[in-house]
Amino acid sequence: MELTARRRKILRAIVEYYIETAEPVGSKAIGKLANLDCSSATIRNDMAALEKMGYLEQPHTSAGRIPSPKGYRIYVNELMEHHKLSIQETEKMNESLHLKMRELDRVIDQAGKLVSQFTNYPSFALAEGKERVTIVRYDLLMIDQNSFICVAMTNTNVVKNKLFHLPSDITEPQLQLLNALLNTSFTGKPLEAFSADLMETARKAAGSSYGLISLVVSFAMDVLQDAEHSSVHTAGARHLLEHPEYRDVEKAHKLMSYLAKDDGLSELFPMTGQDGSGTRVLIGPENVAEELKDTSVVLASYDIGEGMKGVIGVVGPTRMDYAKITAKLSYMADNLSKLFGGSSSGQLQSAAQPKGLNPPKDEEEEQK
Amino acid sequence: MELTARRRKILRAIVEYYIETAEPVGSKAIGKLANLDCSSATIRNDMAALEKMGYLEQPHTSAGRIPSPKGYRIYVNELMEHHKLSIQETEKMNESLHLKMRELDRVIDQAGKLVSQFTNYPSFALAEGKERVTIVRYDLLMIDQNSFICVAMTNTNVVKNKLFHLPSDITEPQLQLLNALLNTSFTGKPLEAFSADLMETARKAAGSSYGLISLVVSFAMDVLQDAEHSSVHTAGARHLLEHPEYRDVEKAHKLMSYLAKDDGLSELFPMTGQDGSGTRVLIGPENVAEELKDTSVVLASYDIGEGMKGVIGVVGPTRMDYAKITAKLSYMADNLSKLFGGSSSGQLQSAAQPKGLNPPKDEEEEQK
DNA sequence: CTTTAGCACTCTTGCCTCTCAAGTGCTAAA
DNA sequence: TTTAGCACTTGAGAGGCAAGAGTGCTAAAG
Repeated sequence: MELTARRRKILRAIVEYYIETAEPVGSKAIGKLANLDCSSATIRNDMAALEKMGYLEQPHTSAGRIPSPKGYRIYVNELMEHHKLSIQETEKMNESLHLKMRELDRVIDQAGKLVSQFTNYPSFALAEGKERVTIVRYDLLMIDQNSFICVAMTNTNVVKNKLFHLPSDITEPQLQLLNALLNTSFTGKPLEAFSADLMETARKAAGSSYGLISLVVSFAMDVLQDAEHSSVHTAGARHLLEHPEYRDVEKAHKLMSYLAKDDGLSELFPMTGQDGSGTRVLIGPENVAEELKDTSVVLASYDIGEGMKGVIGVVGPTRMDYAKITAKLSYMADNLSKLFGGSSSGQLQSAAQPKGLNPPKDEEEEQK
Repeated sequence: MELTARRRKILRAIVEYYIETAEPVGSKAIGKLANLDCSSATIRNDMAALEKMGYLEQPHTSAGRIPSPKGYRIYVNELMEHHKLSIQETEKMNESLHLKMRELDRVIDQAGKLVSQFTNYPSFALAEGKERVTIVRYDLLMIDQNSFICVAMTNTNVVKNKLFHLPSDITEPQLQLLNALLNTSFTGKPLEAFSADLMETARKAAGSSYGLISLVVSFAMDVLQDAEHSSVHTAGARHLLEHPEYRDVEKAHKLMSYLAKDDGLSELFPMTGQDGSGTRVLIGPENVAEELKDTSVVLASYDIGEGMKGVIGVVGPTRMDYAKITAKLSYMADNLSKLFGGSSSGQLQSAAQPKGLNPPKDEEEEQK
């Protein structure tokens, strides 16, 4: 009962045929597909063996065989020929990947949408920081007597701003005092350090504008919270309906609802494990979540730099074209890593990217 | 052949029963539901009359009747009792509506998600400006020798920023010159006015930092374009699957794909017509888009202020609980109008809102 | 003129049965 | 070890049948 070369060939043919057609495949069909010089009876024997070994399943007697999760696993690990993206494919992706605005959240969201569009599966995308985010700098800009803008920049080079309208008048010196105070007392501290004590001493130091400071600090806290909260973006759930395993509306709806929950998902893929930008495949029961036990997840991680990492992936039936999907995902992940400038340059910004600046860094601009 | 009081009562009962059960309703059932003191035969006669008048349809002989689009129309216009939201309902919505960050785009997106969640229908939300957006002010903040932040504020009080990294060093005086130049030459102008000529003269005036200016201006142009481009946010397409009219996967998928296209939609609802914050109902064939001919759209518009308006709505089968949906939508639209401070105060901002500031203006804070 | 009771008619739905085709497992021979 | 042959299993699909729901029509009653 061993995995001979012919059996591997048969298994691979079954997986690939089933991926393509979604229909159980019989012994006769295999003979032709895999260019095997043997009769269907021989193949039947091998198929029976493969089933005994756990690589194949029978939906019912007298239907053909379909791959089991274990069968998909060995296919992904050993039998699968890695797909090379065609020029057209990469060109298409690059075209869409050209993003004007590069605010972290929007880029991730957009990347997820693209992945979904190019794979025809629902996608998810998220980013997560390893370190605590802090604010490194504040600037207050006076607009008129009762409004000003606060600009805050984090250690991850994200810049946020907010316009304040006040009921009472303020003066330039007041703002400057406030600005100095913020930059001395409220920089380099993670969210937890924004204690009541700190606020109290700051309030005293602020003198006449003690009311203002709490406004600005609460903005700062929002910025920190927003930056740390890694939200999961999902897109393209509708693509599920294109696959025959989701003919059943109930089933499709359940999975879609699970994906829409958008908590949970973030815990599912601990970004531990291989730090490299490899792809990972989770087949059916390999998933922890009960809701995903009969679906597969393919994901790739990418490097954002500034102590942050991201994950992007797709969800679908176990019958997935793993070869193509992994190729597309890893291409997308690589491009995201490049887009964010790897860990070196900190290009991450909260608004537009200049067109044509820094030619040596902006490689992805040229691929367009 | 006229619409007697009893017939109206029957029609209303049919619509409401059908909305609830999604099943054709027969003459006997109506008798009980509508408290009519007459036999099923009488009702049958009236139903036949209502069908002849075009208010009802028969899926096939010997099934009950269902409302036609025309039937829904008269129901919405004349027969429907307007739904009052319960305290629990409003409380629930208010709870979720409490938004920390109030960047226009995010608020709209979030509002759409809430609407979908509270109505169980797919939702869409968009904002659109009446006037051209211009930038009223620039601020350049120096970070170090080769990076600075540009902050730009539009006439709609939206503030955007961007961090620039440069290959070469800059000095404070250079930045100040640039800043002044931007504020004199590139403010108050809509996107089209950013001509090559303008750039050329600005470049000359910029002297040594002529390279920088094009970077910043291209950022400004992105901001303007971004602000003018009214994107449609859709959410909760999966809810379609909860309704029996979308048992058919094909049908559901078609509509979902249409919604995901997210162009088209914006043109469908010309924000002309009633400017008030009323709700509108488009029933089946009343929709212009071919894809929506057998679905209904309910929408409400709200006022963003600063010359901008927004629309929020849901899409679903013609069998919709119009009473509840319109109530929920108009409540949401009202709250959005309030949130944005109506046309009076220009609270619209690109980041956090102070908690507890300006008590007289921030009414919605107290409803929480 | 309007309402009601009665009845024949229509049409869908669910269920049962039957047949067909596909594919298997097993056995015996090459 | 491979192959040919054959009996067996099973799901999918077609057809038929009965039940149930609802209608339209007619004739009588208010």
